[in-house]
Amino acid sequence: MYILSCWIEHPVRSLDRTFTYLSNTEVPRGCRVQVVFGMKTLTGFVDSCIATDETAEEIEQRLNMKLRFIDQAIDPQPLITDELYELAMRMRETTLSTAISCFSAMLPAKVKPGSTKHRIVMERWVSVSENEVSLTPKQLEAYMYVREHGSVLYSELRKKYPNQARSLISLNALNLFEKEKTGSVVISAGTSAKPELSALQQKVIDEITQSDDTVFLLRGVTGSGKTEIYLRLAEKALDEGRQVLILVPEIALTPQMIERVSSRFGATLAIYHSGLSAQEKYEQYRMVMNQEARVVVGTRSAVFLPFDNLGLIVMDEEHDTSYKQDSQPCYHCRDAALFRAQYHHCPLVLASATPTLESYARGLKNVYHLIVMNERINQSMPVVHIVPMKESIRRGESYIISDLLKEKISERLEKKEQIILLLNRRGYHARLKCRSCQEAIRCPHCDLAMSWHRDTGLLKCHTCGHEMKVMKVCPSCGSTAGFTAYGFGTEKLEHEIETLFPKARILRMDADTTSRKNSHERILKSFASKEADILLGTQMIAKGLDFENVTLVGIINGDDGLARTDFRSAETAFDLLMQACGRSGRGEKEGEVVCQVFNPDHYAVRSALNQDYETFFANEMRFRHAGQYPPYTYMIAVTFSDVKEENAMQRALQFMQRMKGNFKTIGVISLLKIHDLCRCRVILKGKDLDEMRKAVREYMESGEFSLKGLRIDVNPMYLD
DNA sequence: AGCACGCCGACT
DNA sequence: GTCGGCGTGCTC
Repeated sequence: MYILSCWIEHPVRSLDRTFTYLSNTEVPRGCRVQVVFGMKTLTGFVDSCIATDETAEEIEQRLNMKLRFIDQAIDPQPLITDELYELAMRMRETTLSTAISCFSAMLPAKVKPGSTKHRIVMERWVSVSENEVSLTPKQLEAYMYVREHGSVLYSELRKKYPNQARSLISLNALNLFEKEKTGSVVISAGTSAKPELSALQQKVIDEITQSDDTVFLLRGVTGSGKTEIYLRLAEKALDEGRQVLILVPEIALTPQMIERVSSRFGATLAIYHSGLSAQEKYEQYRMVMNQEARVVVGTRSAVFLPFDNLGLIVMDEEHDTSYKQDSQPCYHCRDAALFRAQYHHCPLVLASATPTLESYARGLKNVYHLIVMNERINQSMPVVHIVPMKESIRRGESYIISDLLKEKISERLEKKEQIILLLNRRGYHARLKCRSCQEAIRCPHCDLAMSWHRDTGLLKCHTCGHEMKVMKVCPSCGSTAGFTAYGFGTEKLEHEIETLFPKARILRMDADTTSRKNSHERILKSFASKEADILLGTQMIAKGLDFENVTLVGIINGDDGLARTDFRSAETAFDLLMQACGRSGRGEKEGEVVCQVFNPDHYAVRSALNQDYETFFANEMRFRHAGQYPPYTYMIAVTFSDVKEENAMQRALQFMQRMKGNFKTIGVISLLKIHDLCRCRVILKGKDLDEMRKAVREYMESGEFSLKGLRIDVNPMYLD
């Protein structure tokens, strides 16, 4: 008899502990089991399994409780390896989330607990049997075909030998068996050649390979050849028989990265990102588990794939906020990568042109091994022109496209060179205001202004996705005076460009044009093969793209991000501007950037235009120090949500009263309503993160408070 | 979170 | 005398 302690599939915080069950067979840690819990049948994860000679009655008497037997063990092998189990427990502690949510985050949907809708897809295969049977000549041909190939998909055999396949099975000449489906993901083979290394690249590679350090922070300007460094380091790890993980922010946006990796490591490559279907993800997961994939390029969740011998982890665009998950568990991919690198004793390379202040500060303090690459590989940096919009509008120029940008665009169009235009806002009009009361039309479920989209002719809420027609009567004052439009997005920009340059071929790329599967890739491919002159879109076109024929980048409302009230707003605005500037002039031709801003004197704008990270870092660190923001302190954001504002507020106040320690509590702040939920937030801020975590955990475990609608975000990315 | 148990008001 | 309201409390 075995005593199992299991984590039960239940999203509720108050049930985040193990429950004891009995089993007649041994079930190792990390396996899933099916158990009856209360009234329901649920999935559990085994935490420990202890053999005993006692009878069930003796155990129940000793523990003074009634125990149940598990229904069955689901996995023969642990689904969560020892390493991942340890990581899950660590994540549970550091992100203050439930164990079961950590396990769930680690698994593809098909094997997540509670996902009954996903079934593992099986395929039928045939192989030759040992039985001796007499066959017709045509049957023999089919039989030999299977023997030659070892095993063949049954559907393929049916297609090739439609009249023989079935009879060979019934004659028992062939065996029919089922296997999990594979091969859904086809990675197109890359054709990029292996370039010569520059002296600087070689130096960086030597520095990393010859060092005993684990974490490297590689700050390299855009176009300094970081990708080639990853590939060479990966080659080395593979030669040593180890695996490689390359993390990227949004892989669907970087088919160029996949192309380069696949031309080097084609057959052993797996990719893992949100654009894959559940089946595709599961197949890639199995490939890693079975050691068929040795190199993985993937987004955040790829950091949990079941590697057993990692030789290198690369985190490209280390500063990107998509590495932080914004639903529970709010983990940061970097922390998980750090854990795995330490576990496997392999290097972790964090790379970015604009590292987060947290990481760069660690680099300067030698917590991370800092390496700087300050020169582009082939060419000089682009020439940057700045257009102060307040003045150009006063001169009577367009508030969308200044005369300078207009002139530069037609210049490049004439030369048959390509142009990227960046505007970090979707839709046509940003908001519609009532002519009578000046109120903007708001989403009925959220507190936010709705954008008007020309594609659909509807108002859309960018937070919850709610769509509706423009009403005749103002919802706040009842007037029928109609509405005036304010602000503009990519749709309007597209319209404007069409009017100004009727002959130009334009591609628009934003969340509205890329909702369909693989549409990212299609748009980017089309632009790369010069089927369009102008690519315009939101920030998704600013990241990591490499088009050698692009010689002009126009940034419209480049400092929009500064209008946010968040402590990180200068950093994100700076990152976006730096990235966008890096898109220009990556080939032989010299590049130019035109940047339209309202605050040309802000240090984030100025340093981005000079491509000067150090100056930005120094200024921003001064600001963070003055406000005691990260990296000088740590924060935990605790949000209570409820349909009733006063309930959320009362719980938040109660929470705040309980928080005592060597840290500050800020709040209670009432946040904007989203999805019909009112949210009230308290922020803990202090130097000792563990002490703050402990205080929150004590609150949760006291059992005095309801924990529903409670969201905890340790080291939050956004506060607005 | 469910879903039972449980203790009070409005009905056939 | 019963049906059912949803307020607490438990789930190995």
